[in-house]
Amino acid sequence: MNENPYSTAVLAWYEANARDLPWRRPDAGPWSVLVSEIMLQQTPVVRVLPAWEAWLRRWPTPADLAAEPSGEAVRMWNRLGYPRRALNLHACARAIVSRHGGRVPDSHADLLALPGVGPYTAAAVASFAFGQRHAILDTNVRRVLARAVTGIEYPPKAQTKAEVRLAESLLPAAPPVAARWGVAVMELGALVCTARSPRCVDCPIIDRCAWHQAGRPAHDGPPRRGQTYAGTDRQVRGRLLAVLRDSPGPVPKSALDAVWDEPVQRERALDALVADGLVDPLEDGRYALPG
DNA sequence: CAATCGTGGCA
DNA sequence: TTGCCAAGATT
Repeated sequence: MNENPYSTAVLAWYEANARDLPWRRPDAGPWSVLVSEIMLQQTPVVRVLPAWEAWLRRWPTPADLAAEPSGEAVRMWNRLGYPRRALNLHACARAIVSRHGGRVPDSHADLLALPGVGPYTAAAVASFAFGQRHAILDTNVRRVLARAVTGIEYPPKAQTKAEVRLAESLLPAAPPVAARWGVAVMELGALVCTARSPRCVDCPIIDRCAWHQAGRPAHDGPPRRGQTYAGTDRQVRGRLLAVLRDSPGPVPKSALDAVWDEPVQRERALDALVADGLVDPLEDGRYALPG
């Protein structure tokens, strides 16, 4: 058994404590898993749950979504945030139909080639939907490994090759076990080994945690990034797109101008939305979600 | 490589 | 009230 020092305890903990998330159920197919993974990028589970249900009820297969204009995906995305993910998912659906016969591909390379699918998401779909053996390295896993193995409170801001190597070195040998290990560590990070106020008393590997054994030393080095939002282009983009989402059809430019008084920033944000394909400027001067 | 890209909840 | 954080990807 090529397991790691944590796997037995973490896997047992997962069996007893895993949340019953719909995309983890046995009847959740690869498309359901892919949709969940895109939605979960930088977005909390509680906010994804209703969006995922509605999305899959409307578009049960990639072909269903591929048949729609991309603007419908953007509208359906509602306020999940990072709306280019809606565009990515729509482009995924069309690529899956055109390149893979309508079925979500099972190879990591093919998944990675889909729009909006990076190293984490490709590994997650290959592992969770197809039971393959891939290192899962998301923000939860990075934090758990930083603490348990490296003995520091937080991982570095940018993911390092050392972290990838570490995650790979811990992979159980059997693919189904490796896949279970991946979700299990993620779940541990999400429920117990949290960013703030970790619940070490409930941790199954507290006796093997380097950070805990060192007395839980505080993070040293520069404070982590200030992700300011108010007054940024992102806020302006959000307001502009909200107007289009909440309108059944095209809107006059005056409706967009009303959401932000600084004209230079407003135009810059609108131009960026058009460049991103999230907004369609019509011939008559009005604006709409993309067809 | 570091900046950019939404939104909402919570300590 | 406000800073921090949430299953990252792209350029």
